[in-house]
Amino acid sequence: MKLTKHTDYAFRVLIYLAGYEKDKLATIKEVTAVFDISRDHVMKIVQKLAKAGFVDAIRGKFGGMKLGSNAADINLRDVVTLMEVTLAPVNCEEPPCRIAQGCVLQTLLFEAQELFLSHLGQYTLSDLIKPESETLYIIKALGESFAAGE
Amino acid sequence: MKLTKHTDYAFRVLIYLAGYEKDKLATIKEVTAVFDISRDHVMKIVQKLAKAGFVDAIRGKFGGMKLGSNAADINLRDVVTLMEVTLAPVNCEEPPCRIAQGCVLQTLLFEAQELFLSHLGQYTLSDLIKPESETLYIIKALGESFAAGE
DNA sequence: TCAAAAGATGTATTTATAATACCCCTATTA
DNA sequence: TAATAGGGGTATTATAAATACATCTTTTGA
Ligand code: SF4
Ligand code: SF4
Repeated sequence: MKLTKHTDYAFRVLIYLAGYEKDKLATIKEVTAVFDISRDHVMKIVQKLAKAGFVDAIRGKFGGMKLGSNAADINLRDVVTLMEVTLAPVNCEEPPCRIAQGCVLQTLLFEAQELFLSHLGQYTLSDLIKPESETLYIIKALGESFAAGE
Repeated sequence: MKLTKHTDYAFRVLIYLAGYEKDKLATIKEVTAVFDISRDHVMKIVQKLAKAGFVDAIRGKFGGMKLGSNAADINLRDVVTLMEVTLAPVNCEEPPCRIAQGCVLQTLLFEAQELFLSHLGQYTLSDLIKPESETLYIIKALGESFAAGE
């Protein structure tokens, strides 16, 4: 009953990018350094985010990445849906459940899951990174100390 | 993002017991046969349920088990809470997240989780096994065919 | 034109944890 | 006292997540 690290790593990356000035590019190297996650790992996550359009990845020298759309248009539910492999709270088929037919529990679990997701669906990336928020402040500091450390 | 099989197996056992006449005992063997789960596995789950008081396990010849209280008093949220090892939707400490301080996402995820759990908290075992329900009918049939097959 | 910087991608390995199995114990009662 | 039924520790296996490795292509400026 928890999200995978991939999902949360995706959020970390997105939050970081959301803290950037629009159109300024961050590199994989930077995200890797700032969050202390391996390059390969970050790559996988960024690629998934890029394919879904949440980030724009620009190849080549002086390439990098930025948000694929406005932070206000990146819905948190969509990010979870993209990153999580399994969203069903229970698998009634394997092994097959003898009481699956008409099982009320099944209905309740899916309702509960929907409440979880729809709560996230009420927010976007921009809600995580409001001006004057602590997170925004921290991100800017992390970015600066990376730039300085180069 | 899903419950463990243990949790659902616990529900299967509880639902089965709830379908029994009050004070009639079911055996591990019966549950094992009906749901096609190994004895050892069922044992582990029943023991956990017994320790929490959700079922009464009676040892010795002609022993068995029954619900530890009225079906209407067994809250679904409590069952999930008991069986799930990890309920936190995200672990911000391992590996430590650099933006954990003041992270809004963290708050939102825990709120979402609470919505999930509190939805289940509105129901009890008796809601899963209403008179004339399909589930109750199926359970009785399973019990009878087990009794006949002995 | 080619070297450096940056992302792309497929595959393999490792690790964590859930799931299952094994073994022997204790309690109860005809 | 034998048969039946649950108790509980430990070991193994399976599955999926997490991570690592290797090798690519793209872009650009010296
Ligand atoms: S008890 Fe209900 S929810 Fe659980 S596996 Fe069976 S059908 Fe699905
Ligand atoms: S981004 Fe927020 S929710 Fe995710 S690990 Fe960091 S603090 Fe926790």
